[in-house]
Amino acid sequence: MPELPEVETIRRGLDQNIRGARIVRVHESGARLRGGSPRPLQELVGRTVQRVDRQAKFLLLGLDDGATLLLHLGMSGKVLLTTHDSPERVHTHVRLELDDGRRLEFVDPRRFGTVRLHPPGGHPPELSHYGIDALDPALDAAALERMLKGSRAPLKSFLLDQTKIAGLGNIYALEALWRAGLSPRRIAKNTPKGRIPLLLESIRGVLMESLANKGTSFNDYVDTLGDPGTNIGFLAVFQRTGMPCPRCATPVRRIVQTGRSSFYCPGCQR
DNA sequence: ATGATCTCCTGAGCGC
DNA sequence: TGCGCTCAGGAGATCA
Repeated sequence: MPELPEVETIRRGLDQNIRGARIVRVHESGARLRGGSPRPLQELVGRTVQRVDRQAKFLLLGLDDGATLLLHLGMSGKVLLTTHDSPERVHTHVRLELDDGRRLEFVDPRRFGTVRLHPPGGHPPELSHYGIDALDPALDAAALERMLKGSRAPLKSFLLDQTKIAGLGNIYALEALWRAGLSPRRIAKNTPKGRIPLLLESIRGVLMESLANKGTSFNDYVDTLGDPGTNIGFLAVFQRTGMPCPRCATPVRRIVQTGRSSFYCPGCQR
């Protein structure tokens, strides 16, 4: 589900709403989440959330003892702020009860997500191999060119590779390529040098605009307070097979690349 | 070392 | 109504 704009929208909601809250109880469903946690989640009891950060598609809750609660939403994860009398949800796997009666629920039907408590000191190791954040100002055209030069993968796969640029997923990788007029099938190293600044601008553009719209909701993405994002109406190609390209009216085509759908305009993406 | 493929899960939507 | 199939915002492990 969630790519950078959705995760950042959730981060902002959490940072506004749970900073300073103390965790008084932790309830776990017992269902296994990906990878487990280095420390038992019960150690969260008594901790206060000091701040909420984001790196790539991870949420990092900084706690008052220096520990970090790392959340990844996978394909179907949600983080919901609910009240003590909210109805039980089938797929709530972790529920943090806060000192003011509210609850923070990690809901994830497919269980591709992660909830990991990392002890104080050091950086969560799963983040160490991630590349530069797509919105990091240090990512400039020269840096992007260097990375593209080193890759024989199709541009679509290149943009999904979190070890290079972190934060893009299927939606925004494809929307950025449409905006830049580049085919998802083009080999990364063959991207014309002159188009690289446009590609970077396109990546930033789709992410920033979606962020302004609080993310893209299909069936089930909602932010912390349960509100869907409104970016779906701004998508040019994603899940729009057969519909006219907004730029040249050629019907959008769907292909499969490394097992996942790609949508693009064969008329104006080269 | 890079890139493609498989895998982990549940649920929605579709054709029959 | 139900069955079987395909597909879904991700990414770690494995294999060539």
